[in-house]
Amino acid sequence: MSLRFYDTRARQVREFVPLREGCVSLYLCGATVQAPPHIGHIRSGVSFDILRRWLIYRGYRVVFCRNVTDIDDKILRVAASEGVEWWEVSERNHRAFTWAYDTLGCLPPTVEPRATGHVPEMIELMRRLIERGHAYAAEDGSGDVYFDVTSYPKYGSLSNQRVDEMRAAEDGDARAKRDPRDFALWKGARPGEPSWPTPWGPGRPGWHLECSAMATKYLGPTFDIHGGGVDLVFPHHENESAQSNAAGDGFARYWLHNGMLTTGGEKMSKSLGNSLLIPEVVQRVRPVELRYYLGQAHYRSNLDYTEESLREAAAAYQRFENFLVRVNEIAGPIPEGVPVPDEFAAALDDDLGVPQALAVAHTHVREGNSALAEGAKERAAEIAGRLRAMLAVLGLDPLSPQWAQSDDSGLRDVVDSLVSVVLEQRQAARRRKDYATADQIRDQLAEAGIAVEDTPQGPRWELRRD
RNA sequence: GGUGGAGUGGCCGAGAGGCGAGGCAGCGGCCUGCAAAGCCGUCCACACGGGUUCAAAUCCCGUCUCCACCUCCA
Repeated sequence: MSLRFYDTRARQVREFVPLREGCVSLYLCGATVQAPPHIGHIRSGVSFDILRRWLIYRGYRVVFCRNVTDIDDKILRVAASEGVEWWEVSERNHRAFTWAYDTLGCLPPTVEPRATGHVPEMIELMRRLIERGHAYAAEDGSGDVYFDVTSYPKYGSLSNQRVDEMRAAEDGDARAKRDPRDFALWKGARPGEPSWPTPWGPGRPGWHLECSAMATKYLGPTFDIHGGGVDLVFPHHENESAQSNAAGDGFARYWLHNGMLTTGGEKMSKSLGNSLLIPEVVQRVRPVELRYYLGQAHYRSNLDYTEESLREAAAAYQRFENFLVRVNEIAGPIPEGVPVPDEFAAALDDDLGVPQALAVAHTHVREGNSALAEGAKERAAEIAGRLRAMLAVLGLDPLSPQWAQSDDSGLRDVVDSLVSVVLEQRQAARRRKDYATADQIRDQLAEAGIAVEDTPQGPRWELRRD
């Protein structure tokens, strides 16, 4: 079966056929860097990272463009309240986002353009829109440039809204709009605000224009997939689509939107004060476990955060990890690069069915553990190889360099030889059935943070995590 | 008011006319000196009321509840 995705515009699952054979162009609305990311932002990053990895696995060259909105009202407000430059705020938060994406194992984008670096492209797009009668410069001399919603009959087609049925905008900032639903392509500078020169006066980018300008610049006038959170469907993506199509560009061919991360049933957002920041959460579970948590539900579902469900996700991930680490110890290196099982592939082909794909992976764990219990090393290694391939597609391979436990260079070896000495004494105690001593040794190691397990292959240890 | 989505077992979370997804927790057993890990079994759910059908969690009608968006949002 072919690849299929749920396309927001079509409101149904559509077969995916890229514009150019063998190549997929993917644009993701990234961050407005007004504050550090919470786990909802990164859920979007993880969802589309899985999409990207799956496309790569399927043999496509993926050009992945994820933008950074480095100027907007809130950034200016934060800068003013802190008494620093706007670019100081956006730089700082941009770094926080990059750190979070990296920490959660998201592949870096092919290109990560910033709004303020693409003013000439935006001017060009505005010029085309004005020429075609879809945009106008405000007549009040403010320097604003607006998109004329009434000039474009298809306005509302992405989000399935009829313009006349929408609630009237309570936009106190309407200034010189001809129609209250017109949206700003460009915001004329007010005193003290940063600005860039344009034929219509100095100002700064409106939120929507940058994405059209940058997507087109890096991916072409028509490209394959545009992604983002469902909360962006209207107005942001509607406006992007309107302005690009009205300017004559084909723009995105498929629109994919991820569901919201909620807490107590409500969307996580800064304004509600229910945000969980990444540094906070990765103290409770490891980053890879957080990634598992964020990625485990279908990308279009809402995912309700609780401490409990985060812990459960960590436990589920550890099942994979325990199995692979054990096979690695018993049967040696596990092959990489083997194909994933058909059932797993079929699940991901069908609108990125990660939950079903994970079920396939978990079935492999059970079979692999059984093989290990029977001493069937080769079979266990073979199963483990397939499991690694599956987990790699999800960015969750516990043995990958990103997530492997045993780094810290030589330190682990040092600890290993120390622990081995102690464990040998414990084995001696066990042999003479002096279990009190044996258990005491185990307890002492546990106190030092080392968990000991007795296995048919002898005792093994690992650093306890929690 | 408009648009889109959701309600599934103790919990998380898939599925979408017949064939118990998976995980976590619990319980029973096996293994183990004990523990941990693991394995086997168990736990037969689909908001409510009607209807269609040989068969409905799934389709139809109605009702209730919740969420998102309607110009700040991932």
